[in-house]
Formats: sequence, structure tokens, C-alpha cells
Amino acid sequence: MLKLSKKTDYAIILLCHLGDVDAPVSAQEIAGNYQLPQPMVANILKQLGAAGLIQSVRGQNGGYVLARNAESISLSDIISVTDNPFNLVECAHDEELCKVHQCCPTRQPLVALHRSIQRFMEDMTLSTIISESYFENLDAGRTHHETAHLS
Amino acid sequence: MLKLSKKTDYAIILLCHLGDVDAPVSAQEIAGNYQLPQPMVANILKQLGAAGLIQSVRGQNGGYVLARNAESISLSDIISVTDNPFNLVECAHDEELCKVHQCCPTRQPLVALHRSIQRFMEDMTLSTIISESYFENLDAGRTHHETAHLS
DNA sequence: TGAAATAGTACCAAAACAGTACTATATTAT
DNA sequence: ATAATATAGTACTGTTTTGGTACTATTTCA
Repeated sequence: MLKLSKKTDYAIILLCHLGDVDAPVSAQEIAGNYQLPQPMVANILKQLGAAGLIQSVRGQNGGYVLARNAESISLSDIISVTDNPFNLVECAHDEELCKVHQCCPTRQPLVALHRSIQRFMEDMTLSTIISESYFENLDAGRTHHETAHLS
Repeated sequence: MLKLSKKTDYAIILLCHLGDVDAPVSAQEIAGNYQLPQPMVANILKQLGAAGLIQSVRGQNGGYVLARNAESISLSDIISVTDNPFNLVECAHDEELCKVHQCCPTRQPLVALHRSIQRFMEDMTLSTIISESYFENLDAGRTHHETAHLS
């Protein structure tokens, strides 16, 4: 349906938060701050950890921190973990999947659109997202954020 | 999952075909031509007709023709009919859906991405798609249009 | 030792997707 | 007239994806 999944939506919020602090942050803490379902947040963090985008600290006072700096994490990286790797049309990566590729009238322009979106998402890093966030500078000291993508 | 639905995918193929001929073309004819499931093709054509993108001619020798010229039908128009109107995030069109947009850390950059994609899809008309598919037959490696609207 | 945290799955309900089917109506060729 | 071919409208269904929960095991610290 050409829409970001909730999982991706949440993941961006979580990563933005981790990009703002140095000490490990727990799933419970983030879920509480943004009013997101705690088990979902926990699962997404596990997944982001398994993918190497964040590092986990186990045990009491544990949590998660970014595994690399925010400049090197792209929106494309995030979506690849929480959705599948971006594929506007199936034939974008594998031409053989297109059963009418000999006479397909749409592959070329759709692949062009795919690549444009792909490139945009690769260029948009977590640090870009954080710095573009409108209220970030005004609100940096706050510890409680409300979420805006809850339907 | 940030992927075009089959319905949209098929719709683009159908409309490209209709943009290439003047006489009405039937659902059966197109389905046969592209090896697509006939009932699906018929349903999509009905939907495109109801939305005013194509005109129907009933009765024997009937079929469908474009209701307007190919320059005035955009990819955005098509997607609006066969999927829902494009919405990368729910708050992109209606800020009020964003209950607490004052504190949302991700809205701004995601809406920027939304608008870039939206604009690309509005600029990409059916005639563009048709002419680019013509290029593919002559020069399949030609991809220099790909970042025209998103960079 | 117990509380708090991650790790790894497995599970479930609701929604969306892809595709089919059926009845009714319109047009045309014969 | 009527049979054939086409759209109009809509309802249905199986499968996949999505959104979210639950459970067990392990790690760490106080």
C-alpha cells in the first residue's frame, strides 16, 4: 500500500531517541516516553540489535545504544531491517521475476522511480532526521516525548 | 511494505496499452495479451472507469479507451484509484491526524520524503511512462532520468 | 539471590491482498 | 428476435502481511 509500516515508523522514533543520548536506554523507558506498546518496542529493538544498527547492554541498568554514529545509519538501512529491503516492484531487483518482461511496458519507468526513492532513503541519515526534526532544538532537555504516528 | 500492489502494477500496464491504441480494447483482449488473470483485469478496468480515467464502450465490440489524454494522467492519479491515495505516514496529509504533532520527533523529515515521492508521481504521466518504455526497447541501459525529481 | 534487563521465538487476531464468481444490463451481428 | 460479446456492480474467499502479545532463557548488578 506504499506506506511505512508501524514497525518502521516506531523504529525511526526509537533510533532518534538513541541518537540523542549516550547512556544505554531500555525498551521500557522508550515505550513509556513515547506511549508505544512495550512488547513491540522490545521486539523492534531486538531486531535492530540483531541487524547491527544498535548495540545492547544486558543486565540491570542495561539497554541499547547506537552501534555506529548517526551519520552512517540511513533510512534505507532501517527499512531493510524492519520491513524487507525496499522493492517498489518485484522486477526491480530480479528481472526474471517479471513474467511479461519481454513486452513489459512499465518496467523501465517503475525501476526509475524505485531507484529515486531508494537513493533518497540512502541519503537520508539518522542524523539528518534528528536535525530536521522541528522541535528538537527547542525541546532537547525534555525526557518525555509524545508520539505522533499512533493512527 | 512500501511496494506497489499488483492492482496498481496491472493498472499501469493496462493504461499503457490503452494509451497506444484508439479503438476500444476489451478486458479479455488485454488479459490475453499480457497473460494476466482476466477477472482481475476486468475489475481493475471497471474501477478505472468508475474513477473517470478511462471510458467504457458497452456491447459487442466494446471495451475501454482513455478518458483523457495520456499527458494528463499521472502515476499519482492511478495509485489513488487502485490503492488508496499515497500516504507514506498517516499524518502527511492531515496534520490533525497527528494528535500530538508538536512533540513528534520524526514528522518533519518523513513528510519531506512523502512530498518528494508524491511530486515524482505527479510529474510522471502516462505519456512519460509510455515514451520511456519505448526507449527501453531501443536502449535498455538508459537510466539517466532516475533522479530528475528527487535529488 | 533477586530484580531488571536483553535474546530468541512462537503465537494470535485483524486487516489487506490477490483473485474469483455471479447477476444484471447494454450493444451488435446475424 | 436472439445469440454472442461486452461492461456494471458487487459479493465472496483463501492467503499473506501486519500489529501486537507471550513465554522461556540468559545476563548483569546491587
